[in-house]
This record gives sequence, structure tokens and C-alpha cells, in this order.
Amino acid sequence: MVTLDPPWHPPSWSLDPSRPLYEQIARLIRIELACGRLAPGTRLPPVREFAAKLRVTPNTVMRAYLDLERDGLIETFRGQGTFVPRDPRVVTASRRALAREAVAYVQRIAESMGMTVEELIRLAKGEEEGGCTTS
Amino acid sequence: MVTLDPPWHPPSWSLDPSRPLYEQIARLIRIELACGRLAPGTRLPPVREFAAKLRVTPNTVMRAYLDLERDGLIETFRGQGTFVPRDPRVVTASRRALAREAVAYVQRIAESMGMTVEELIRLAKGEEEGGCTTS
DNA sequence: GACATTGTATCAATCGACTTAATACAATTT
DNA sequence: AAATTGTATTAAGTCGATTGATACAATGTC
Repeated sequence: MVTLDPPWHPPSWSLDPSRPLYEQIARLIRIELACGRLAPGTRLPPVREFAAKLRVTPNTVMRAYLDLERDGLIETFRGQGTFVPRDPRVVTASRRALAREAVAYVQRIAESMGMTVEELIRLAKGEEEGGCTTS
Repeated sequence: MVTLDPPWHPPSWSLDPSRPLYEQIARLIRIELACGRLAPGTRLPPVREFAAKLRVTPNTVMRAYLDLERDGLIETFRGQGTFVPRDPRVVTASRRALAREAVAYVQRIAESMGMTVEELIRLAKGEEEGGCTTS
């Protein structure tokens, strides 16, 4: 009755032991959402199925879904499943959120080094120095 | 015989429980170094003293110092202490390293969203959308 | 040489976040 | 009723980070 839009298959999975699994799973979905590969209305895999595919416990997937739902990026309905909201503004918001988070990060670094983000980028690209050069 | 340049007092310390202490300590020093507040030749506080000030174990500070030494950012001499190398290129290198790390981070995010860094920054600043907009 | 200072090394123990595993319950669809 | 799916709970296990204590090594000072 509610098999909404196209199914979604998670992309190839790579494990990064340095961060919690649930966080990586959530991040994976955030990115899929932000870049449009996960369209509004799409149904996510059930927790058990997704867990089996990733070789983790349903609990772990559950925790990822919870994080995403707290941020309003997905909606869940008992007995039906977990979905990306139909409202396309959710995708827009997720793009913005990811971008803001990333930019805020470099901004903190740049600020603590007494530079602007643009200067930081130029420095990283290696064209010039910061000001402590000799020799 | 070797009391080198001016002493250095660690800045006000703020705890971030989400990352290991030794990593935060190392990062603190990296930033101090990169922005010039920790000049070449400066002696860092002895592990025990620094540990006492931060209310942690000397072991933890030790580990931070080890990380920094592996990256060539500091030099240690038994019985003398731990120092920022006199070679000013170390500061330059640390600036570059921090900048590269930060920029690489946003680049990964941007790439996974199918954008350039410049586009990501503009998006974060909120002037425009990514392409999924309606309503 | 004796002593103080500082870095280095090691080990056992603790703590906490993360994860597993098993199980039961709740809502919806068929 | 049965199947599917999300939700909740509890106990246990794992692992990295941190502590605390202690001993050792190199350098400088007296």
C-alpha cells in the first residue's frame, strides 16, 4: 500500500575503524541524501536487512537511523519502514548542513591560525608561505 | 647551559570529551606552533609539569609529545627537555600540514557531494542552492 | 661523585563508549 | 492470523584511552 519511490541500495561499504559504526552509517546516508542519490520518498532498507548486509547488529543500524531522524532527515513508520521525506526541502537542508559543518571546520582551523579560509586554501595549495619563512 | 628561548605557557584549556586527551594536547601544540605563538627554540613544559597543569597523567602528555616528535615538530633531549626546533622551516611545515589537512577534509566532503570546494563554501554561506530545490 | 631534573619504559587496573546477542513488544499490511 | 517492520531492554563482551605506580636513563648542576 505504501511502497513508495524506487528502492535504494547502499553503496559499496568501506570500514573505518577509527569512528563508531553507527556514525559512519548515518554519515553514509547523509551524503547519499545530499548528493541526490537518495531521492525524496525513497524507502531505506529495513534495519534487519541493512544490518545483515553490513554484517552488524540491527541495534547499530537502529542507532544510525535514530540520529538521522532526530535531524529530520528521515521518517519512520512502524510496520511500514523508514523513508526519506517527500518534502524536497529536506534534501536542500541536508546539503546545506553538510556544507556548513565542513566549512565551519576549516573556519575554526583558519581562525586559530589567524587566517581567512581563502588564505588557508591558498596556503594548502602550496603557492605561498604564512610569514615565518627564512632560509 | 641550554635554557633557550622564552618559556611557553599553554593557553586556557578546554576539554572536548569526544576525542582522546593526548590527541587534543598534540593538536593544541600544533596550532600554537602554526600560528607563531610557539616560536622556534622555545622549550615546552616538562611532561610532569604539563601533566599537573592539565590534571592528567604524565603518560598522556608523553604520548602527545611522541606524536609531535614523529612528525618532526618537536625535539626532545633527555635531561634537558622538549623543544621546538630552531629551524624556522618547521613552523612553515606545520602551517602547511594543518592547512592541507583541513582543506583535504572539505575536499572529500565536496567531492562526495559532486561539488567543488568553492561551490561548497558558497552553498554553506547560504546564497544559493544545490540543484534539488522546488517549493 | 652526589644530586636534581627530565625524558623513557613498562605494567596492571580502571573506565567508558561501542557493539553484540538474544529476546520481547508494538504497529501496520496482507 | 501471519508476516513485516520499527522499538525497547538487558546482559555481556571488546577495545582504546587513561590512570597510577614504579623503575630506569641521560643530562646538567653543585
